[in-house]
Amino acid sequence: MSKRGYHHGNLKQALIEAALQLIEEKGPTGFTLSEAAKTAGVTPAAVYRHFEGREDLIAEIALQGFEVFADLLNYAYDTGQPSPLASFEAVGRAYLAFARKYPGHYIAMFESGISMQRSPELYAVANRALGVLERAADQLALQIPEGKRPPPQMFAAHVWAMAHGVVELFARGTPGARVPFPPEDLLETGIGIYLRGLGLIPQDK
Amino acid sequence: MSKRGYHHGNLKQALIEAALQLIEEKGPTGFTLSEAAKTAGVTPAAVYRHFEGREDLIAEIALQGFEVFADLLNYAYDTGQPSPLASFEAVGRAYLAFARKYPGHYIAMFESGISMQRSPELYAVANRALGVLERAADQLALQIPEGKRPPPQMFAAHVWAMAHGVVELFARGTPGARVPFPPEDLLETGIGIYLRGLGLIPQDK
DNA sequence: TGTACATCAGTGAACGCGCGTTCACTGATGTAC
DNA sequence: TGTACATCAGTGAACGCGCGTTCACTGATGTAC
Repeated sequence: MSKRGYHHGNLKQALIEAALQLIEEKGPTGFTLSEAAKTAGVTPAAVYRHFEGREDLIAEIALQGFEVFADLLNYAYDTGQPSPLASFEAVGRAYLAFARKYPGHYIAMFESGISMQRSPELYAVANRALGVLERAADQLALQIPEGKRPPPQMFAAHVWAMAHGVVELFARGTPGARVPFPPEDLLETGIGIYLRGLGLIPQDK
Repeated sequence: MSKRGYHHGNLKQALIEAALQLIEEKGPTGFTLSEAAKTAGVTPAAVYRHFEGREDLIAEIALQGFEVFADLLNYAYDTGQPSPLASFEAVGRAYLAFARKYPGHYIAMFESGISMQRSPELYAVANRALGVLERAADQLALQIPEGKRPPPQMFAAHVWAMAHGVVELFARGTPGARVPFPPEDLLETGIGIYLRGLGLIPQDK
């Protein structure tokens, strides 16, 4: 734990945090290994004691991000149980909350172009996270009479798309800046209207 | 029009097309001015006869993209008139069609980090395009009884988010690859359910 | 408690590379007379 | 129709830069006896 001196003590995590900061500022391709090293107060070469290279650093960030993401979604899901609707809404809110609280991780996970097949660990944890979304959707879909029920995968895809779209367009600086609603409200109302369309929420109010 | 020889004849557009190709392959930050020049069969320095630099090239692509985008949305809107609902749905389909047909432009417009305030022309044409989306939403919102009507800007934001989310997650290679529905269907059904939630489409089928 | 030694986690110099950009230049084209 | 000349649209060499990565090295730490 000796902070000063030749040995950093906790460089791996320090590099991750430096990279996150840079990713948040400049996007996944804007960050450089050298700059991350510099931010962490260390020579670029030192990075190679802890990562195989630039890509590996990003993959590690994505991995950690998916782990937190999965936990958060899971917790939200449990919070809403046994009501499928409450679970579903909680998961949606948790999705946005994660993207807002961990923007660097979110970018590394979904915008860095990293392949989920890169490592078995990454693949597994990504599936664990997205699996929660699907589970919440599946369970809610069962409430719909069978004839009118959309395929659960499609259901989950809609929600994911809406959540991702809100994050990309309205939860960050640029393109949708002039829309005068907080992203939380946009997502909540959007999903609400969508669920009403499925007959999962009473039509009036 | 002399294609061979010292003078290219149509270098500006050739550079734009080379850049588009590279952007589609590697993303907006993956493309380089030098490589675009090489692809167009020209020295990097030649680029400066037509653009101020790298950023300016991207901005020009975004500009051209927004022009086509605006025209397509407008045309779709007119196609659906005088029915607000038909117009709205046509605009939604046109949105996705544009993203599919002009992926490089779409990326330059929405993912390159270019500022819409970069030039008055860009700002104007971007507003023209997104204005169609808003107009379609506004008009459709009028069909909803006033008490239950969401603010039109919110309405438009939902649709934009859903469309953008579908494009980002399912209309390109990566993250949502395993969802077995074509993006067109995802968007169409998603918007359909959403509109039903607003009471704009009859609840049964 | 002290010492020898292995291991760990950094340094710093160097590399080759491709980038964006500039500059003086030159070949090709268009125009005036 | 021919010639002189201005303008246009390229070239090619050069620049400084920061990048990712490698390498032999060395200071700090931990451990065995």
